[in-house]
Amino acid sequence: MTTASRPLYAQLADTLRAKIAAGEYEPGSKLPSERALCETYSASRNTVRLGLQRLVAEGLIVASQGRGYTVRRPDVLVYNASRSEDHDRRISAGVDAWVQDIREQGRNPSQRISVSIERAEPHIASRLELEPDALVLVRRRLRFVDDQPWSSEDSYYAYEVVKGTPIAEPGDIQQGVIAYMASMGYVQTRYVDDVTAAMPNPEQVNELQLEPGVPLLIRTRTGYTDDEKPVRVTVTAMPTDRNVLRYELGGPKRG
Amino acid sequence: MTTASRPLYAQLADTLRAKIAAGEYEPGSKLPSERALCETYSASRNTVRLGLQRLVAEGLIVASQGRGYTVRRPDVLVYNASRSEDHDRRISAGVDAWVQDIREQGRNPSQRISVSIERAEPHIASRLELEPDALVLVRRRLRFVDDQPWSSEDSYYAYEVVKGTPIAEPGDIQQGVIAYMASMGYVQTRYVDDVTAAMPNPEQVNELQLEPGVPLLIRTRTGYTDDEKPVRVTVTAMPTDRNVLRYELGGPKRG
DNA sequence: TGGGGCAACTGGTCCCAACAAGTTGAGCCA
DNA sequence: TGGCTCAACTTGTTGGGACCAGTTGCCCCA
Repeated sequence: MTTASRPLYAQLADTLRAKIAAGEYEPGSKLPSERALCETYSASRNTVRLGLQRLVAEGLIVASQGRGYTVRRPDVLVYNASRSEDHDRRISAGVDAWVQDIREQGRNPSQRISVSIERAEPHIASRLELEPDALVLVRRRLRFVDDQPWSSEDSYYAYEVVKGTPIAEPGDIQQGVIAYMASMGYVQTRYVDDVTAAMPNPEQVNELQLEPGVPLLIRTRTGYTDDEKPVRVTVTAMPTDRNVLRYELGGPKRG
Repeated sequence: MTTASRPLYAQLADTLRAKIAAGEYEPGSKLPSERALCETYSASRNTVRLGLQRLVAEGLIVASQGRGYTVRRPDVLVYNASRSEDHDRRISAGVDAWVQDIREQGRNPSQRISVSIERAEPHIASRLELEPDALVLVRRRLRFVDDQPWSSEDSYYAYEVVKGTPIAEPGDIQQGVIAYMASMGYVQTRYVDDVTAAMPNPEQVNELQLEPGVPLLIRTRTGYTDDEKPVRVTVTAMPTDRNVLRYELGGPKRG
């Protein structure tokens, strides 16, 4: 038996994971309490907690003080990244492309926008091709679906370019930002998306109301003009228990 | 002080996280041992371990039995998803697009391929528009960079379509698979990528030699013919401590 | 009958102790 | 000097125990 050498807490995690996969514990249903598992598996509460915490870290179950452990119920919405900069679509809808995306899925989107001026962090500065610590205008966007925090999106512009314009004011002018930049000679024609994921830090946990074990999908979009000047950097953080990022490539529409 | 109400182990994690962010502990350097931290912060070893495990779960540090805790050193390669199906590029190189991508970054790529016939899991079957439990041919690909496991890529085809063809044989025929499918009337012209992330299960930890706290970036690519028939589903699992997924959109080259 | 309070659950935090197992380097022996 | 052993570190696992802090529902009282 390979299980003989495997730690007790890992065996417990394996057992429970298998039962969840087999449907023995359905999404939304409760697991036995820690103390009950102690008796069942003849283990100390310390060991049982280690096993359960492993499943929590995998995102399979959620713990709630006073109520117990429940199997996570998935609720995922699609964010279509390849058409979010589609000019015609944005104009016709009159709203943010993300708002449109969520409405099409029958949900109620909303967002809270704040604007600030900051010194650029290194990875932002290098993408915008600015000197380190150059001033950038940041439009922070916290997005909600049915009044639940869903994702965040922060856009960075070189402050030298946008100061004194409507872009530097709070408010939902997303439908016009790209057009406005274009009117000032900054026409974005090409985008590069870098996608990665990371476990959230405490700030992000608080802002997005994250449960333990949920990774953040992070997309960093850099927009360029025809002559390869970076115009904007957008960092989107999407909890993966509620978001899928979609790209549609090729096909007759694009040639 | 807000710290007064925050648990001890969380305060310890916050303190160490701040020191790492400030560069006080550089990548590759060692943290004080658990027992040393016990004395410094007047906490029990259990509490200290809780704090350290939190940082491990965030992917900031790695633990090694007998050696201590070290600050993780990043080593990330770019996988360009938007040009990996580029026909001309693949033909000219004579190799897998991923192999080409990695070589361009000055590293040594290799892969191990195995082929099997399985019953389709629900999410694969629905994407290929097959009945549940229909037979699919699976080409499993484990990818290495400098002989270290780097990512995995599993491609699924309807068995009815590919049985008896070279595709059903082990070996690296990636440069010809799409062309071969095309010659049989399955011309892929459109792709849909769904990107998400998840914490790995023990199998994936073992296969990809993952350290705790590293999320998997998961891309599910479905390829369609001109008349919207799905041809292939590819699931790529990329540890985020070694991979970034890149999409290049718009621009003069495409549209 | 309505409402409040309390008892009995739940997980969360923290302490102590002991031994297993991996790593490293000093020092001894051939 | 070369190689091996072993002691002294390190983290990993597991067992206790105690008390705090949410949640829920029963039951009693007004």
